[in-house]
Amino acid sequence: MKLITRDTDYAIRALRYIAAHKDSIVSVAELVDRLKIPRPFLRKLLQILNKEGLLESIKGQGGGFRLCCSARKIYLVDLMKIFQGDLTLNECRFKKLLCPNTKTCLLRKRLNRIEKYVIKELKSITLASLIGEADE
Amino acid sequence: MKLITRDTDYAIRALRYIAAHKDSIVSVAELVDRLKIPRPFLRKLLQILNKEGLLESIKGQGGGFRLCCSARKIYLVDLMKIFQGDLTLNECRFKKLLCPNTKTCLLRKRLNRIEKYVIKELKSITLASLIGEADE
DNA sequence: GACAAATGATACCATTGTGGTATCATTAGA
DNA sequence: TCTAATGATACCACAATGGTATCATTTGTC
Repeated sequence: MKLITRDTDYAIRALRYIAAHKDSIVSVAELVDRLKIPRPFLRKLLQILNKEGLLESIKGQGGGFRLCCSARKIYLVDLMKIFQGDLTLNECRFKKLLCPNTKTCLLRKRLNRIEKYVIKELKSITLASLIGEADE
Repeated sequence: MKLITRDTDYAIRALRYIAAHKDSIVSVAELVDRLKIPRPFLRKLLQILNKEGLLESIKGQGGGFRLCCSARKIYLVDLMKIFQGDLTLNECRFKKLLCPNTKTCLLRKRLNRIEKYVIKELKSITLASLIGEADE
């Protein structure tokens, strides 16, 4: 079980690079060259990030991508939500239904504690912090 | 992303029941009746638990399963390892190889902290604690 | 205006993991 | 000997993951 999937991972790599070069427009070609991520796959990810409003795209010759906003305002959990869906480590479904005895189940209690911690920690991670910039 | 898969979940349900009836031999039929888990699937899980040494099996008429040892000595992480493989939330592979800059990667640092906590917490969960018995 | 360099949109595909089912062999109590 | 139990093993359907391929559209440059 992995906390982040490859999509999220690649997206972070790309965003880190773009954030570190925030004064220029970064093209897919440049990212492929630096990050060694398969070009068509990277393009798909960037298009998703654009649709989701995290990246701004510039079409045409000389085009590329840049951050929509400050790296301090981009959170890892946003990426995870985009590429991995909602962050529920511990949703107990039994035969498609939510397990009825969630309240009394001792296992759920333990796992919920863990989940709360993980989510709290993940929510504190910004793109800025991943490139060594202070969060404010 | 889920912390535990259905295999693990069902295995826990079965083990909990068996642990709570530790003075008798519990048959698959009984477990199916009480837990409503698909019989062939449950059988497979029990056979694995038997092979892995967590359950002792008694063949023939009147046969069934019982715990190999005290519920205090059975850990959730053992089950997770059996059914889900090694517990690494944060192994960063890039093109099949371990990512070379694990040491400097700020993301890895953050995720490693989370992983350490999760593993520590999971390691503290015994089967006994899941049926409300003290761990000693 | 034509061309080329860029992204947008979309459809497809292979592999793996998850969550099962089916079948036959073996053991042992009544 | 019959039957109720587990052991072993092979198979299967669906979804998620990790991609690829292709064509349309936009825009700067000559």
